[in-house]
Amino acid sequence: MNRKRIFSGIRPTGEIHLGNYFGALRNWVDLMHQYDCVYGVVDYHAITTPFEAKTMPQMVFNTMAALIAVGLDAEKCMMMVQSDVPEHTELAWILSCLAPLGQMERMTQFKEKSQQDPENINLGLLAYPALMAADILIYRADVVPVGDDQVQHLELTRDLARKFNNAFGDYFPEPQPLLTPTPRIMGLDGKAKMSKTLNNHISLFEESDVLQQKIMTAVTDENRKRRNDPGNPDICNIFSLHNIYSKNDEVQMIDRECRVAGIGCVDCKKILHGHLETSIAPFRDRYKELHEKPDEVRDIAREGAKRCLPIAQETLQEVKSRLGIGKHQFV
RNA sequence: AGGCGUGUAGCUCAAUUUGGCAGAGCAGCUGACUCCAAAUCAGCAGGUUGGGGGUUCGAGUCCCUCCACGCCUGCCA
Repeated sequence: MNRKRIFSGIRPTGEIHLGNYFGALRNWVDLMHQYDCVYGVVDYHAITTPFEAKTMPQMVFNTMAALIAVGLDAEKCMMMVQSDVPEHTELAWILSCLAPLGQMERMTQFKEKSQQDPENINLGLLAYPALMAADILIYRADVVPVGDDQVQHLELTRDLARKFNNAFGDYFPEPQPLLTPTPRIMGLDGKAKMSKTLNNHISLFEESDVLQQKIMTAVTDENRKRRNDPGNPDICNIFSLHNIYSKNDEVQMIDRECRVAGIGCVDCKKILHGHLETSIAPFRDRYKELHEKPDEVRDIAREGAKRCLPIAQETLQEVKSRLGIGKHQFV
């Protein structure tokens, strides 16, 4: 049986939080059973924005450890570090020569990041989507799981694949987006999406006491000022997490009781903390264990790269051949 | 490579005519009030003034040099 191939990547920036998990990693675990999956810790993407060389190895290690800790199995999928498979960047160069400047400049993520940090706009930031296209196409992936924010980048990938196929003969599959519904995880401040830079996140590997403290100080429904005031779960940060972590009947109970002031925010938060702790604990334990046995992580990354290399090399050789490039042209 | 400009707390910016105690707002942390949180109030902390050198009793401020970023003009491929 020939399974369809998936590629997906995660940037090694900071710690993995609940938003990352529900936005991507949880899907990755499910997809591993149905597809031939390649998952990358994309360090070359990480250097398009300011970074520190001295913390980079730890970032990459932590991210790889996180993938393993949440249940990705090296027997069932390939996990690798992007820079271990240099064919990614070589293909990225080729694809960037097919990418229209105007289209790259219209990428909303590029525009956003340029606006956020106008002093750090570099060519790599502009070329980022071309590298992402290379990540996908180097494995001739059929399917790419994407969130809303990556739809435009995947569209570019498809454009580039089509453009290549038209110019140099059919070769690349046009990767299909796999839009899996993901809950939008709000940050603890109740104002924006959970993110590390806003420091409103809960780590997927949070220590128990820190977890409790973060939940207890999280923003709730601002209008519920007193214990006897009725609350509105629809706009409550904590309730949105109950939707994910609590059983259906319990969610309904909390929804009902909050609205009539039958249950207080403290009780509500305690229940959530209990579920969250139970849910996170195995991830945290495994994550710690991997930090005590770093060789296990390194072996998996090494093995992943080893399995990815022949695929990537084959693609690149074929691509170069079609472009009329490469030393084999002379022999 | 040259010219011009910018660089001060996590962020936005102050700091009197070539010099005289580095400050404010926001963010952050702590406490009070709150079922928790928010809001409010009180408090705390936050700095190699991009780096190095020089002038001076004294440099964020003046001079030299290096670095980063921006704009402009070139040079080489």
